Amino acid sequence: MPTTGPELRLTPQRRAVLEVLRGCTDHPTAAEVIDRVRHQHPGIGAATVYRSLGLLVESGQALELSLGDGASARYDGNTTHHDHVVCDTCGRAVDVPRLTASPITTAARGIAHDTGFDVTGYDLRFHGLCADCQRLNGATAEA
Amino acid sequence: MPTTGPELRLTPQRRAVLEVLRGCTDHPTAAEVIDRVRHQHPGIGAATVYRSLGLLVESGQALELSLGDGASARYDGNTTHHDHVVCDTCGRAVDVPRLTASPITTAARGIAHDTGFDVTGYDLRFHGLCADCQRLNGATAEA
DNA sequence: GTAGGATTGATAATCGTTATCAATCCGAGC
DNA sequence: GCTCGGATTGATAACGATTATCAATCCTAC
Repeated sequence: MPTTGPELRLTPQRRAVLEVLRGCTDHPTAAEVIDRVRHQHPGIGAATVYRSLGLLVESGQALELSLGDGASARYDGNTTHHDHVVCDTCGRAVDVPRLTASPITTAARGIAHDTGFDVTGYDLRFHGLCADCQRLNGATAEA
Repeated sequence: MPTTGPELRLTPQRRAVLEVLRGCTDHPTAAEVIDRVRHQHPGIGAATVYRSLGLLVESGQALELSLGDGASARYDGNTTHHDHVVCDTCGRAVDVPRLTASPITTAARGIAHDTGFDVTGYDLRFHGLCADCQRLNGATAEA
């Protein structure tokens, strides 16, 4: 049962990618990760970063977020359970602590029963406008 | 304040797309919508379907779902508030009725306070394995 | 030290989606 | 009914993100 982790060899490139994810509190896209990794590791190829991100996600050391902007995936080095608020306008995501889960886990049991799914978790994504975009939006609306 | 709806002209093509969405309970990708629309409307161009989907979403007559598979967007003609269970393996999504929202809306207020976001809503996405993939998975695991 | 598999980086290929553009449609006004 | 003008269509090209390919290089085990 090799589900736990296929013994990921931590090469310098992979370590660099992991350190970028660990060392930031925002949720960079793959392109942003590539930029940042190249500060420490100039020659690294884009394919290597994509591969490393995939491996880190697969081995549970990072999360891949699909934040609903139709655009690119974002990555999160914070693997503790938490949710996000996402800005509808600029796509910025901020971590929020996970709810006291009881009402949702209760719902999950009901859903499992109704749908036949083996429900293993959930993602809760709040959305709205971040403080910056509220300001910009207000300015635009006045024009 | 034209937020409500920019008076969408309901051309035959757009009507056909809308009818496909209304007439199915799954959550087709754009490619699947194109296939289905062509049954009723053989000559329709892919660009037109993409445009129509965008307009329907914009005018509130359909929802665009980002279901976390890194892949393509899915569309939902059911615009009443509801959430989804998504299969981690095959990407299939099933509607689930919206939770009695109180604990979550309470959380939303706290989040708004903490992050400065104007929180306008949330998406709750359960995930796990659908009944079919549980079967397949069991079979594979035995091999 | 060597063989062999894993990893890398460059590049091409793929996929979903959006932009472009000429042709056509449709409604308002005559 | 006819004409004008903007909206819409469909084909195609363009685009951005991601993945596949492949030769060169690196480690590890022997």
